[in-house]
Amino acid sequence: MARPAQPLLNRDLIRDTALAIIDRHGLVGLTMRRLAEKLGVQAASLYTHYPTKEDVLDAVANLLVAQVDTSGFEHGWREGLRTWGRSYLGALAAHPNAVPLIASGTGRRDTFLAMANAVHGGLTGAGWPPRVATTISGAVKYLVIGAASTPFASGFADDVQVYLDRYPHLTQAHRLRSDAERIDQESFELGLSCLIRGLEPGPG
Amino acid sequence: MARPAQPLLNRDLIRDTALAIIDRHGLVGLTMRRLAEKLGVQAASLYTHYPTKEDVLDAVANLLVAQVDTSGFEHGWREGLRTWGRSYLGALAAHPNAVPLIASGTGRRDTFLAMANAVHGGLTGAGWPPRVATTISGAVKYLVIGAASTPFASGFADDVQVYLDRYPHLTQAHRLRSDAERIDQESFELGLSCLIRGLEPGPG
DNA sequence: ACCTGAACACCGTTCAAGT
DNA sequence: ACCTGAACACCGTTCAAGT
Repeated sequence: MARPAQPLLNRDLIRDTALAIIDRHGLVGLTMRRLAEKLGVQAASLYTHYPTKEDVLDAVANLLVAQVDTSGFEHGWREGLRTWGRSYLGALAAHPNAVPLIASGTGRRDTFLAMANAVHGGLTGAGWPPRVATTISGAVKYLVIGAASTPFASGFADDVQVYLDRYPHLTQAHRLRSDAERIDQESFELGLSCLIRGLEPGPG
Repeated sequence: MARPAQPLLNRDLIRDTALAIIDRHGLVGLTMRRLAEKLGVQAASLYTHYPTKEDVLDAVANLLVAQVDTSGFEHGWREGLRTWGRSYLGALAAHPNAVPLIASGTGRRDTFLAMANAVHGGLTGAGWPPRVATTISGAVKYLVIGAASTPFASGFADDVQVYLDRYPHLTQAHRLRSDAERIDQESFELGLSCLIRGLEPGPG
């Protein structure tokens, strides 16, 4: 066909399809050939729209981070941190296979900077000195990235019996996979609430 | 040569060499062929000692986690959490390129379970109910993984001028790379100290 | 500008063959 | 048991060629 009358591809379509493949088959399951196949096209065609696979992955990472809500700072730094942290974790937890893209991200991507800028502005606007604002936002980010990266559910899953006798302390709490999601939630909320409480009474 | 009188390889040598390559060339820079080359051997030879590349990476992950110090719980849960968190982060920060191995680890690896078991035992031994102990150790783990995964230094590095005008709030705090290490340190310590303080007065 | 087909230099892994 | 050499099925990416 060579050049079609109507373009078959565009950047958003490629990015969204890439995310769908990552969700279904994992990060390793995403190859340029498979991505092209799903789009009914040859792998080489993708390079008309993205210079490298890395750029496709950057686009996916930006898509996820763009959904993060930083509007909570309008209601104060406590609500701002809570809203930001929860929506950030929510955006990542919705696509667990894509989390490594964000976790080891360089921070050079547009939406990352926009998010960092909004958070930093929210904290300094509430009166926190810039240096402290950076430290605070770092701590929340660590909780989010940590919670999204190693959800409790990912370990201790299948062959529980194997280590039940070797690691006696783990038997109680780690047995049920059904508890994992609640544990993840509780650990993150514990960290977040302790951090906010530890920052009282606020700046100044 | 076929079978040499003295074996050329063993599992520890392969694992240590793999880590050295990861340190120098990154996780993507580690290939079975390059690993073999550095060992003066053919790639196929590696499969006598490790069934897959994945198993080599597991061995590297276990090597790092094995260095984590959980002995602090002998001096109470506060000191235990501090020692554990700091040595865990220290072990990962010494090999930043290997962090994704631990961050997205399945938790199925021996040393991971041993570490989790020690921490859980330390917390329950101090009087924390098993369920709460799991939540607490999760929060500390999130801080460690988050801090190791996205050190502040990794972002905002080179082309600062590009976004200085677009993200005004970031100009103050993000300009200097020399500040990055201190920021990383402070954010982690802030999260850790807030958590421990938030858990006062302790169990019961 | 946009897509194809074929090629390039790589991968992880397998396996018969040698000692 | 331990290593080799060659092969297999894959990669990401390039590029001349077509419309």
